[in-house]
Amino acid sequence: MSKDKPAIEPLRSEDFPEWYQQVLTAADMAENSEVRGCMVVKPWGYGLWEQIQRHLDTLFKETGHENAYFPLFIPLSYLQKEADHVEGFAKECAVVTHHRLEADGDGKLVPGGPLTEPLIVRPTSETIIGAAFSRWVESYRDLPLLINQWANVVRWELRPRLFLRTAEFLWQEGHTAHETEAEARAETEQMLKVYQQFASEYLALPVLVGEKSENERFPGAVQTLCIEAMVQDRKAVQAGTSHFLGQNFAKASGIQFLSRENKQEHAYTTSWGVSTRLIGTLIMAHGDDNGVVIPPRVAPSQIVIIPVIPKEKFREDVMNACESFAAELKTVKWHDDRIRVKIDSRDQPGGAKNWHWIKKGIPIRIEIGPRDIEAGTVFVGRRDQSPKDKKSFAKDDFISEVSSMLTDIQEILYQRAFEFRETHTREIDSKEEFYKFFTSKNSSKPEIHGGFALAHWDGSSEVEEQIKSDLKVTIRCIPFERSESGICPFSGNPSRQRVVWAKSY
RNA sequence: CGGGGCGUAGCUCAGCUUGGUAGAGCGCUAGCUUUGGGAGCUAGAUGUCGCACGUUCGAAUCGUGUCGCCCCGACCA
Repeated sequence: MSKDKPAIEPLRSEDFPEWYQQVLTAADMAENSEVRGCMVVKPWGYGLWEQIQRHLDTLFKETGHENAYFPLFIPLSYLQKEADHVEGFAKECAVVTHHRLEADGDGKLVPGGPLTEPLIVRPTSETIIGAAFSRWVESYRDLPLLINQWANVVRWELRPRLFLRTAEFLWQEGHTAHETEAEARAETEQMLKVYQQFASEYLALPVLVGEKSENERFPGAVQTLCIEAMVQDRKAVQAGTSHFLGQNFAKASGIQFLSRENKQEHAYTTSWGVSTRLIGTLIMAHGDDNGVVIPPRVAPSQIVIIPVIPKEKFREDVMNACESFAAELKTVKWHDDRIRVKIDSRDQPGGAKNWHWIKKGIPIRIEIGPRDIEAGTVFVGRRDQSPKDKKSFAKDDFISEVSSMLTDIQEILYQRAFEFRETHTREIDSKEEFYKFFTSKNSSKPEIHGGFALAHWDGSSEVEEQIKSDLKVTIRCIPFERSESGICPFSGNPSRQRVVWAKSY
């Protein structure tokens, strides 16, 4: 086997979707289940989710939210209360119509006991949480109500993809109710900022922030804000959304309160969420031809120690040295957390273990063998560098440098993703150039092309829909940071600002 | 729901045209040798050939039906 052979076949540049599948398999993060569209999340993938959960949960609590839990099943009638909401979700709902199984004549089980009202499995919880809020809110003194739930939801997707779009997925959904429109809008913006901060500081993902166009808005929302990331095939991923729902859901669910003026009023509500899609985004943004690359702040383990045992007689000494070095590393703190260290004591050749952890994307690998013990050194490989770029450190030097090394890796990953996005973002002022930008040279097997186009737009859905049907390109967001005004290259009408166009997942 | 493709070992697949009783590589298990860049040798285990019916002395192979999966569209966090 050649020394420079990458671990993943095919390369990203050859077949990005297939590369993504192979990376997930190689990193042992998740697999498709026997139920179409559903995934089994394996420990390394779930460990990443746990880190995401833990940090986000802290950020939610710091901004005053509390966790609660609401039912998986929603009465069908609830979904019908908000007209746009039904239309948005009706086509992808799992419906429960019976409550038991009965044996038929052939010994097969068939559904029995039809329900008087069918239940849907939540695709999102606005309606059922709204019903709870309507009971909880009576006075302006009960507001604001700031609730989050960690849950699974089901959207019966026709084209699933591990982590990016699965029929069942894990997420958090924040739901809040407020006395005034201004307060609810401030909440919507605040949570978007939390997502932006989380994406950049923890996931090392630069994201664009802005507003969705009406076409792309959450069904039932007045305003949808979003964070959008670019991944390495230059497509956009909507990585998180925060919605200002106005009084739409309050009216649908009857969330009313007596105001300071002693009047019955409807509350203003918000909802906001991120999902296991963040994992898919992270993999597609940072992964390379050797597999997953996990930013240290969310890595389930940040360091793996690989014992090198050339002869059986060394085993005990090497294992002891690994244990004691691991213990020492675990006393080091980074970002208020103990460093997460794992020893790979499996009975396998060192080279195989090295590649195993490279594919999983662990930030730092440390080899310790008899020569290191004698010299008081450790042999260190970083996931942001080439697999063969390994360096020897005196043990104590490594201990004192490990924090800054983790910081360095975190920052380099962010910087690479940022530069990638910048390289593939372009201001475009003519229709012709725009169409060229988003058209691949080889239509039967499209090469990686396009990116983010910053172009003027007259604000009409006609233009949006034309471009969507021509190119499968949509407006990903209308940035908060406004550009100069100009002319829409598609209609010739005036445009208030440039918007971000891209193909998306 | 439209268009294309595929169901054979845990995985990737060959065998099917021309019917004769099940194969390869990888993985797995054991032993020995190995281990600082993805180990080698030897010996093993693993299958209702998606399912049903039919043709036949005989079906993975031929026919009919059926179920499932994948890809491309429409829908979408």
